[in-house]
Amino acid sequence: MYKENNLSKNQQIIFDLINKSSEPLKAYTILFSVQKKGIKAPPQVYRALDKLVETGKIHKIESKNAFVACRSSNCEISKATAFSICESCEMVDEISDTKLSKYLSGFNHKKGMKFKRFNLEFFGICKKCKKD
Amino acid sequence: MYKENNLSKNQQIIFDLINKSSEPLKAYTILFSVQKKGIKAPPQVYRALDKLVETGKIHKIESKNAFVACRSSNCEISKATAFSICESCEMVDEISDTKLSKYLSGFNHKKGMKFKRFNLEFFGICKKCKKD
DNA sequence: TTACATAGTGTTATATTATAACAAATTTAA
DNA sequence: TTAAATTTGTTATAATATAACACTATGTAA
Ligand SMILES: [Zn+2]
Ligand SMILES: [Zn+2]
Ligand SMILES: [Zn+2]
Ligand SMILES: [Zn+2]
Repeated sequence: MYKENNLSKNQQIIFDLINKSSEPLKAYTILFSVQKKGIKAPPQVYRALDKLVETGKIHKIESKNAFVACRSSNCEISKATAFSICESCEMVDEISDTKLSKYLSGFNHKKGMKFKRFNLEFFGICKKCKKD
Repeated sequence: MYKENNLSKNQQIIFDLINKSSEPLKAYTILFSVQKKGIKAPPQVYRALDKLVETGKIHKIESKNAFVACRSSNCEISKATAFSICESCEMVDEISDTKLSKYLSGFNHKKGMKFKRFNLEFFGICKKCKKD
């Protein structure tokens, strides 16, 4: 059963929910939404989320404690993630910009630390909210 | 009393603690540390933290829910913050790199959204941890 | 097939992080 | 000196996340 798509039952349920969502979902919103499918307790949700993040199917928006499905191909297994976040409507959009991704992946710390991964969050007011 | 340095009593106590710390401090660690100074409840800590973040004296490390004092001059009032984070020892270092800061401040989203602010977190293993 | 290791599940309890709401005191500015 | 704005103190509670344990399902290899 797991072989078909390498996601377990709970992982698939939770991924589907996040993937269909147009906005970031929080863990307890997810929990509430999947209770009818038999997922009843926080650890079930957090374990699935952890795995999905680990495998790069979803990303955590750290400034919001919320999760979005990966929409990019630049961020292989979440090593190079960038998002634009509207401070008014809370919309989150994954940024797929090869130049940006390369620039940051190649960035070297003056103090010699070698980076394996980065996460970048941009904040502003989206076009839609500016009209209002 | 507030005029001298524009920090209130609680704000100053909490800023001093964070500023002296060599590692990011969490809200409840701070709360515990300042109880002898009369700060007894979470809201007192969170209010001071909010204000200090707002005025750019400290930054929140989103991936760790922890706070560090600002060590940079590139990040005026926290509009352009970047950190290097060791995944082994949890050390956090604020990155002051004018080029990086300019590059990201000038980054324009393809979808036309204008950014006011960004936060970047790099992850890796620091030099000290690599030796071990 | 059996046996083993790895990964996933269900469950209860609890830890950690953060805010709501309200009353009082302090500071600032008109 | 009065009124607004900010800060403080306090209690309670909301929201986010993990520990620990017993059990089940799956993949691998003798
Ligand atoms: Zn992605
Ligand atoms: Zn918006
Ligand atoms: Zn700074
Ligand atoms: Zn380290």
